[in-house]
Amino acid sequence: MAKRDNDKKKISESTIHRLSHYYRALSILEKENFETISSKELARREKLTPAQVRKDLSFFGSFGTRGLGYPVSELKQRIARILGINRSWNVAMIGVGNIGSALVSYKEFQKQGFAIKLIFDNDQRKIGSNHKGLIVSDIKDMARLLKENSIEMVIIAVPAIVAQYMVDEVVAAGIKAILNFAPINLKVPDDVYLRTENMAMELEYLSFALSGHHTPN
Amino acid sequence: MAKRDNDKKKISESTIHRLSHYYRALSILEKENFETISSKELARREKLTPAQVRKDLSFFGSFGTRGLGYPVSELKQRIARILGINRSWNVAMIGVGNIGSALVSYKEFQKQGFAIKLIFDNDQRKIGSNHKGLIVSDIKDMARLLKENSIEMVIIAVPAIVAQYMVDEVVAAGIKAILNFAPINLKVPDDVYLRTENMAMELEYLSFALSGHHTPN
DNA sequence: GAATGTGAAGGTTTTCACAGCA
DNA sequence: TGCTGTGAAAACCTTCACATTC
Repeated sequence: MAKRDNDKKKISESTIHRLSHYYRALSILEKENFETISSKELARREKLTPAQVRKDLSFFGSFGTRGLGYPVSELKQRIARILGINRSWNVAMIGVGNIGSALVSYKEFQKQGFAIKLIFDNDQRKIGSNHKGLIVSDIKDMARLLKENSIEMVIIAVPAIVAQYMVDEVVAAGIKAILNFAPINLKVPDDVYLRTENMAMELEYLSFALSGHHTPN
Repeated sequence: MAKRDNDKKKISESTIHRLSHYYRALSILEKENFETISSKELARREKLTPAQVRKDLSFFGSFGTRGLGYPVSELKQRIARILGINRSWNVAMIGVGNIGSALVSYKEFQKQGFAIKLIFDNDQRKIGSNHKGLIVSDIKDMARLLKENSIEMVIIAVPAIVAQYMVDEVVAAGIKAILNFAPINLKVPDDVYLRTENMAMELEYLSFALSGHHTPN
């Protein structure tokens, strides 16, 4: 069976992230009652070039009108459909420590249609307790509960040491998309999408920037 | 006065992020008592190519021995110096909501030398309260306290609506590095380093990936 | 023999520049 | 006239391949 990576033309990660930015900018423009927006103005607001904006959008179709610009509401809807956020997603949180419980109350998730429906932990003292209206479930019931609740995405917020074990369980339960906050490289099969967010790394980037010069030798 | 962007050769953001990864891999290798490591093995562990590893390192000097590889502990120290994490940094947290207080207890920050020394909020009910051994200070005293405590980096974890105001205060107090968790585009002067972490965007990337096909039209 | 360090090649992303349309 | 959509050029990043060194 030959590999087919072709035919589905590859869109770069940067383009997708910029679409998220455009979406946010368009939401604001909509509230400000703009009917249309030029690539120039959209670029200015997101600190990009107009050509970048037009090129990004052109990968998905031609949404604008020459001489006029893009229709704000329609473009917003189109981008929502491209990103898959024109619907809501059932999400489960694994781990109710600091980060996990903070994220359960993170407004931006709900706002963008990511609904946290289940939370898990392996700490007996936490299981059964109430977190923002959700009861903490036992990891042992994960496979069943994920299926029963049609969970499609999982957020991992457990200590690094147990993260791989949790991911294995999640993958075994058929989940194909994982957002990981544990500071460790997780292994998942090829057909599972995994993103790892490492907040310390962002501080390291700042630390590098502040530290300045790096002449070899 | 002419602009001098040259002479300091530009290192790409990806290279810096990979250095953070190498640093973590080397910490593990050190614990496993490896004395040397080849670019091939380091690459395997970080899912990169050996050439990528060698090229990244070559921007900063030549740290390896032909035929042998890189000395684990020394390379780790060298990378620490490059990233500026061979020292500790005084950090202030602005905002003690969900995210803010979770990050104050985030072990990975301490471990990497980012010491949160001050926390601020503008909520009178929070000011004066104790969070993990730190007293919440009033935003009004920020400029003075940041200076008195030699704070060099600031983490913004306030609602989007007040984030720009907070950043303006922080910048006015002379801070040159900011990590922002508010889901908004902040404006800072050119000489201030700003990184924005948007966790909903990472879920949007997963949502895009799960949603599959995107043929134009 | 083994593995680095690095120019050159190859690939990807961004920017340019302009034809084409409202 | 104003602004999109897009090939082509430029810039940037990754991989190759090999001379070099231990």
